[in-house]
Amino acid sequence: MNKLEKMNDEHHAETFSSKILKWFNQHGRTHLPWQQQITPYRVWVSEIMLQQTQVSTVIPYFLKFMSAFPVLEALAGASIDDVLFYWSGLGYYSRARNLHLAAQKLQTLYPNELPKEVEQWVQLPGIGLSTAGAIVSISFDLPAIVLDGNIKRVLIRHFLLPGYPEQAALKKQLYSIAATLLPQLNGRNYSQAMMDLGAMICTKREPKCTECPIQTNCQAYIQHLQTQYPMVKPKKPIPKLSAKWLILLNKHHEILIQKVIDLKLWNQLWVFPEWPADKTMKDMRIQCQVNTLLILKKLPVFRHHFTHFSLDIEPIFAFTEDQLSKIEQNQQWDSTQWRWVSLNQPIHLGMPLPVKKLWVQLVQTDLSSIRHQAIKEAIQ
DNA sequence: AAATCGGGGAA
DNA sequence: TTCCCAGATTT
Repeated sequence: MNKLEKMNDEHHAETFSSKILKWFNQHGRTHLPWQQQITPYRVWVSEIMLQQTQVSTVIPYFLKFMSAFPVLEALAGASIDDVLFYWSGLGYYSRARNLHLAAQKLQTLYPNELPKEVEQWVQLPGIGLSTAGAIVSISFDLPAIVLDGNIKRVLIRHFLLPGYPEQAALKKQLYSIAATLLPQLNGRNYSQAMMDLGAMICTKREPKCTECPIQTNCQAYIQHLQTQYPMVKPKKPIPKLSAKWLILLNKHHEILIQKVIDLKLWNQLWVFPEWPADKTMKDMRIQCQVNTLLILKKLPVFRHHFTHFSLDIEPIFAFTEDQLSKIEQNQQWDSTQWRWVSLNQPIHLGMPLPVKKLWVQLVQTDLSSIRHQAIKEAIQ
């Protein structure tokens, strides 16, 4: 840096953060739902929803969630079934369970006003360092470090940092760099600006470097390596699994659903009884605690994709002649785990998306005609 | 350090 | 199809 540049640097102070903030004032997003009526509660909920989930997906969920639980007290006082109902289809359901739990903790620990320290927020379930930084900076307009996927990409390219973003060493390096860049003022806009820059300009594919406010200092751009960074970790092939789902209809035109308990996937959500390949029909009958079980129709197999595996689902439509009372007399019966639900009235319970979709399909189907048809065929 | 958790949307 | 997105938690 020559003398003139140094003088210019000192007097006009075109720092990293000032360029970012200036860009944000002209191009940043300011009309997202959680950017209106900013409160720590609303910011917190939005940040949890936005973990691993794109903005456009989150918006309708955020609006409905806020209508149902407008303030912390409403969320803390709600049932987990109710919370999961509003989360249904959004995925990563542990986020909703942690959100609910954290709401209750917050109410106890901070009855008057929510905390302003990152250290206090990270102690709550579901809140890591980055999310805590986002909550504090955006809620209170304080300086706090956010390091989401977007910001990591901006910094990795800008400083041409080698390694995978998942690696602890790189993460540590990123926090250190982020701390030196963090301005003492405009914490809210700076956090938002960095995220917007990553989402709108410094995109994964085809970054719009010519529109970037920090283009001239970006090492990746200077060396034409912007598409090579961040480095991509090699991925493993995903396994394919299959399962059968039992859609059991009773005499009262109700369907049997089961609450998933103590499983890693879809814990506490309501699903159709699942039938693993190694189980017999008798096992299924026992599992569902019914004496009679008549298979009416096998519905077409459909595939559901997860990040780490795919699942082929074969829905089996069946009928039981058991009286409802008989089933409920069973000592094993637990109404918190099993429920007969009428197809006609919408259920206020959490269901994962493939269950939700199948449910909608069933509502539109004339089940009794299928039942009569199947019985007729059986007789012939 | 690696695995795990869901679903949407872009290309 | 494949990849990845405002990550955190468990193993």
